[in-house]
Amino acid sequence: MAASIKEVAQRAGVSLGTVSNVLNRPDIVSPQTRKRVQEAIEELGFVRNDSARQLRAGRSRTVAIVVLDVSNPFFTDVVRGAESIVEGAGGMVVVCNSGGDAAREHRHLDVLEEQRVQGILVTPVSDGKQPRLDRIVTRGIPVVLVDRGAGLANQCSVAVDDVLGGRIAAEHLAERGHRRIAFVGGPMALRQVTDRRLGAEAALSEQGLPPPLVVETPMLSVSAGRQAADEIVTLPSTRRPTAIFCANDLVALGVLQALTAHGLAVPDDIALVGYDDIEFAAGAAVPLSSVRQPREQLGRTAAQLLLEESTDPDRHEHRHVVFQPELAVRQSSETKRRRAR
Amino acid sequence: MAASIKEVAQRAGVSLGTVSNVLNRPDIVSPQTRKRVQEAIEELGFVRNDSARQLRAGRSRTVAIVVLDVSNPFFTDVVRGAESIVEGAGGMVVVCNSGGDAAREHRHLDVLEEQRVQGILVTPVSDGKQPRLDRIVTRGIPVVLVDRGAGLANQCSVAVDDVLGGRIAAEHLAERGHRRIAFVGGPMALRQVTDRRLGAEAALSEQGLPPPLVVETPMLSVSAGRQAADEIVTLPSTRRPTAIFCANDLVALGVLQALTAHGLAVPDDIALVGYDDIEFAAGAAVPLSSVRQPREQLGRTAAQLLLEESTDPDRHEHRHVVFQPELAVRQSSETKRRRAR
DNA sequence: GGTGCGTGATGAAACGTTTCAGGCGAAGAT
DNA sequence: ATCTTCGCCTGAAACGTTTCATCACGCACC
Repeated sequence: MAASIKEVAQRAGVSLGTVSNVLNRPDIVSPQTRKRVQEAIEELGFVRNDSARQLRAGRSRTVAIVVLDVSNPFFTDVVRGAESIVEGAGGMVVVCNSGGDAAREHRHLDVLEEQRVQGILVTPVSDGKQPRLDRIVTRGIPVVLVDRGAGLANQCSVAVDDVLGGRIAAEHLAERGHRRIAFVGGPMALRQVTDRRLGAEAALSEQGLPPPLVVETPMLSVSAGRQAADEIVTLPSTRRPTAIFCANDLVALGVLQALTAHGLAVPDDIALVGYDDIEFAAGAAVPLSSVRQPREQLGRTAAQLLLEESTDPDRHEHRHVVFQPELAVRQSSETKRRRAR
Repeated sequence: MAASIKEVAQRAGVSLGTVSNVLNRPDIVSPQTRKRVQEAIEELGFVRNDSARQLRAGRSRTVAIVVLDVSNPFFTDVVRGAESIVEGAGGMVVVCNSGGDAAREHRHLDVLEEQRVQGILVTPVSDGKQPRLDRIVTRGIPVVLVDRGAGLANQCSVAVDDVLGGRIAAEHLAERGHRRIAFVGGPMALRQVTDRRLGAEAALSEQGLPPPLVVETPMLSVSAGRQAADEIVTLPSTRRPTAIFCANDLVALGVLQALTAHGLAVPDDIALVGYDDIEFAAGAAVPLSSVRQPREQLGRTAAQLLLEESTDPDRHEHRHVVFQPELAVRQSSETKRRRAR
C-alpha cells in the first residue's frame, strides 16, 4: 500500500541510495536524475517512513512538551512560545497533558522515551528529586524544566520568580491600605503555590502586617475559586478580608464570580489580585489585577535551551533562567479613592 | 548508550526472540526465564525503541489531534475527551496546533503522515474538498473530522448542529422581546460561524423579525469581540441592537467587557448570548448565556470512531454523528422583568 | 598512454524490533 | 517402545531508511 524508496528507485530506474540522496542531499545528484526521481515520487505518492529514518539515523525532529493542564491558558501560551522556536528550526512540537496526575505524566514520559524524541519540555507534577527525568537525561534526551525552580545540575530550567510575584502582589495590596488579606490557592504541594504564598507572607511581615488568612484549594480551577469564596463570605465582616490574593487567575475568576453572586462588590468590598494575567483576566467584567508572567517567552526560552543542548550536547552548559514577574494593575484592586471620578 | 534487545538477551542468556516475547506476550514464556529477562531489562535500563517496533510492526499507538486554536478552551475540552478514550485503549494522544493557518496545518499533516500515526482527528482550517486528507485516508490512516459538517464519504465526522444552535439562541432572544438583534463573529469563511448566523437569521425571519445586524470579526477572540462592541456602541440608540448573539464565547466575553467599559449594562441595556459555554462563560461577572456544546463528548465520540475504524477497517462504515446543542440561560440574557426581585 | 581526479551513481551493511517456521525435550497416548 | 502432542525456546528474515566504501566514467595533465 505505502510505496517505499525501493519502488521509487525502480520506477525512476536508479538505485535505492540515489533516491535517498535526492531526499536528503539533492545538491549532490545530477539535475536530470533528480528530476526523474522526483517525478517517480510524485507519481507513486511516496511519503518517507519516519520510523525507518529515525531508526537508522537515531535522530528525531520532534520536541515534546508535557504540561500540567492543557485547559489552563497559561500553559497554552507557553506552548505557543515553544512552537514558534521549534518550528522555526524545522521541528515539530507535540503537546502531552499530564493533567496534574503523576501516573499520566509517567506514562507520557515512557512513551516519549520509547519514541526517542529530540527533547522534552516538562512542568513536572511533583517537585524535588526526579529520578524518572534523570534517567531520561542520562539516556541522552535533553530535558528542560518549565516553570520549576532551578533544579538539579543535569538539566536546564526556565521559571519565573514566584516568591517575587507573591511579594509584589502583597505589597500592592498593603500599599492600597489593606490589612486583612487572604491567600487562596492550592494544593500546597505545588511549588508555584507555596512560593507565591511565601512571597506574600514575607512582604506582609516586613510591613508589620499580620499574616494572610490562607484558604487552601484542592486545585487551581475556577470552580475551586468559587468554593473558596463561598467559605470566605461566611466570615463575620470584622474578620472578613478586605483583599484576596489568588494563586492563579482561574481561581481569582472563580472568587470574583462567587463574591459578586453574594452581593459583595469588587474592589469596593473586597479587592482582588490574580496571577498569570491570562487573557480572560483583562476581559473579566471587573478587569482583574494580576501578576503577569512572560508566558510565551517562557516557552521560547525553554525551547531555545533545549535545541541548544540538543545540537551541541558537549559544549552545552546547563542554565537556569529566571524571569521577573510584574503586576498588571486593573480595576479589581483599585482603591475607592482612586476610582472616584 | 541505549541498550538494545540484543544486549538484554545476551545478559539474560537467552535468545533475542525470547526477550521480544517477554515484552509482548509474557504469558508464553516460562516464569523463570521471564524473571531472568526482566532482571536484565532492569539492570540495563532497557527501553524499547519505538521506531524499530513501529517499522517492523507497521502499527503505531499514537493518535494525533490537530486543533484550530490550542488557546481556545473549546478545543482543550475536546482534547480531554479524546484523551480519555485513547488512553483507555492504551494509546497516546498528541496535540498539534494549526492556529488557523493552512500552511501549518499542512506541515503537521505531513509529519503525521511520515510518522504513520494510528489516526488523525482534525478540525481543518478550510472547508470543502480536502485532497490532502483524502490522500492520508487512501494511505490507510483513518481520519475523523471534528466539528465539521458531515463531509465526504471517506471519513467519519462528529459535529454539533450549528444551524440549530444559532436558531435556539435567536429564538431565545426573540422570546425575551428583543427585536433589534446583532450577530457578531467571523471570519465568515468558517463554517461554524456562517451556520450559526444562518440559524439565527432563519429563526428571526420565521418570527417576522428583521434580519440581524451582522458585525464580522477577523477572528474569534476576546480582542476581536472588544473591537466589534466598540463599533456597536457608536450607533445611535434608536438603531443600536438590544441584544447581541456572538459566534463564540471568546467574542462574547470581549463584547461584554467593552460594553461595560462604555457604561452599557448587560443585560439591561443589551442582552448577550455566546456560544460554546466554556468555563469562563459561567464565571464571567455577568454570567453569560451560551449555547452549550458537548465538548468532551465530541472528543470522545471522535476518538471512538477513529479507534473503531483503526482496529477493523474492513467492517467499518463511516458515520457522521451530529450532536444537538442546548442553551444555557444565565444572567446576561435575562430580561429585566424576570430579574426583578 | 598511463596517472590522477572529480562527479555521480551503486550496493551492501546497519539500525532494533517483531514474527514465524522450526527444533528440542518431556509428557501423554497407543 | 514408538508416535503425538505440547511447552518453551531459537534463529533468521523482514521492515524502510541512511550512510559509506566503492566503482565507472570522462577529462585534464605530464
